[in-house]
Amino acid sequence: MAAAPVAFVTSPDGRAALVGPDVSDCGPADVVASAAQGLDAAADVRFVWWAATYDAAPLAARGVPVARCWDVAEAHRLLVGGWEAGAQLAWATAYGLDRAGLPRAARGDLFDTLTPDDADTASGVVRRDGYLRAVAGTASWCPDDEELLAWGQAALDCAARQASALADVGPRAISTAQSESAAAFLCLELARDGLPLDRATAEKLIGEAAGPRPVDDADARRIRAERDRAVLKHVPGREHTDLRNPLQVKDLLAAVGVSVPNTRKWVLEPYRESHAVVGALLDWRKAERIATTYGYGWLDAQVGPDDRLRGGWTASDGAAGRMTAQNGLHNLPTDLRPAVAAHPGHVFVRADLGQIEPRVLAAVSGDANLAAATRADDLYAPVASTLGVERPVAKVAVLAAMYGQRSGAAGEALKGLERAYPVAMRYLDAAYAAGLRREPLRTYGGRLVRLDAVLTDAAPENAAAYDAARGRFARNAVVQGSAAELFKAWAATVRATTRDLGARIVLCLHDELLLHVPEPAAQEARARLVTALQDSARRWTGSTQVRFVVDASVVRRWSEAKE
DNA sequence: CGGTGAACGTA
DNA sequence: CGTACGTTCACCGA
Repeated sequence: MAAAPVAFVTSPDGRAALVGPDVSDCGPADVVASAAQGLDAAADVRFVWWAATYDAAPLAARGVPVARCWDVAEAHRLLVGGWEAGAQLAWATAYGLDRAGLPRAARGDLFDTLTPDDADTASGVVRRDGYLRAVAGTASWCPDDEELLAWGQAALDCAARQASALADVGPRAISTAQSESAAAFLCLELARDGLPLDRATAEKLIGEAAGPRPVDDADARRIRAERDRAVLKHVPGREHTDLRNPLQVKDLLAAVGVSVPNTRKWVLEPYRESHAVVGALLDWRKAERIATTYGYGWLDAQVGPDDRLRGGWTASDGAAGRMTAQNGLHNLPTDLRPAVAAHPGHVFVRADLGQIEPRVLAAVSGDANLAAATRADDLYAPVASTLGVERPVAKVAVLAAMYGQRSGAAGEALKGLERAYPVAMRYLDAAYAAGLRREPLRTYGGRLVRLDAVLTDAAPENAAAYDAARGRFARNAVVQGSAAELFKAWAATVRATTRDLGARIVLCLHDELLLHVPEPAAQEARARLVTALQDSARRWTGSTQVRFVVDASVVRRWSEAKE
């Protein structure tokens, strides 16, 4: 950490502490946040906190740009995998303490007298047995100034230990921890700023799918019954079928001669012509989805009076450490995307990474042949030519290799991949094998992917299927997880390099970024976003052998065709 | 009332 | 559908 680490931590009673080489400050959160803001602007510092969600909220609220940070929780998740990353656990891990001995929070009952004294501390927050006090950082903690300052010092100590451990993990792990930390702070900004929406268009699109806005509950029931009737009119005598009950739907379909194992869309799709009820049901499902999940209730609850859609964001949820978002931000139906529109005076810069996963595979596996293929705008073109097959066949084969597809006719092309890209294929095979053996893996950036706690409870007759599923999971995780790290490194760079233009990232979608930009700055923001990808990719891979491509365009609506 | 599976939206 | 996630619904068992 070249920049000087400075802790910024908060307490549940609205105070904060700033602790560093030249600062030791404690007081009301807004006052200390103001001091932190000055430090962020004037000095080369890296803020350290236990977790952005808790500690950095005052900084996000007042719009402090936070150039550099270290998020102990994110670094911990990177180091040991999984989601659990409380301060006590991160500290114990960093200091090599047995997690079985973690102090439990006082429960206010007889058990409290049986546990070591939580208040017996060497400093204000570290116990004599080396663990952090269990109460520290919890909602019921009321630290005095000395304790809050010690809490900040503990975060600094913990971060230093983590950095040392990550340095042993691999050459990119510290840099990954830094960009994951930046992503965690970005999550606060995303939650704060929201996604700009055009409410009138949203109302119109919802109306087209779900009908007019109900005036009361009776009206809502009437509209709902009307929607059901469009399906049930095709099956006289079965008008009382509950379309929301899959078993009843299955029975209904069987009665009209459509026998299916389940009623999923891709199972029913081939039967569209068999009976009119099938098509009606599939159309009903689509409308019902919008009516229930992305309807008026959603609009009223999740879109603020400032016409922005807000939800919670996490920086590294899930097995492979992808970002996640709530309230529909990550799964808004494409039909509704015209409603995502830049606000007056602004435009969107929309950018998505092209073919990111096979390009990431080339980087993480170190396959020189596949790296050569990444120099093409369309990676599948040189692969197809090398394999002597049509492009669609090459694409299916590459995806099959990465994800372990079992169906389909990729067989012959897969053998070609083995010959043409042996290094990449061996890398994937090794991940698959580790999955079978339940052995942990690390992504390219160093995130631990644990396989000892996933798909373990198979009955003996299902053991082989579970093993194979775990193998596919592992093979996918090293590619998807590494791609997520590159994406976050890119997003962190874009955030930093376009801020002075007034640009704000308003959506992250795995391989796609949406920037809300003052109109005059649009082209400059677009150019910087492209540069940011080349810079992050070069830093990430340590070379220019693997090329990453981005399609970036200036649009008014998210749905607009790329220019 | 909480947990589970079906279903389906996105990448 | 290959993997991943979030949300809603009906059902199940307490």
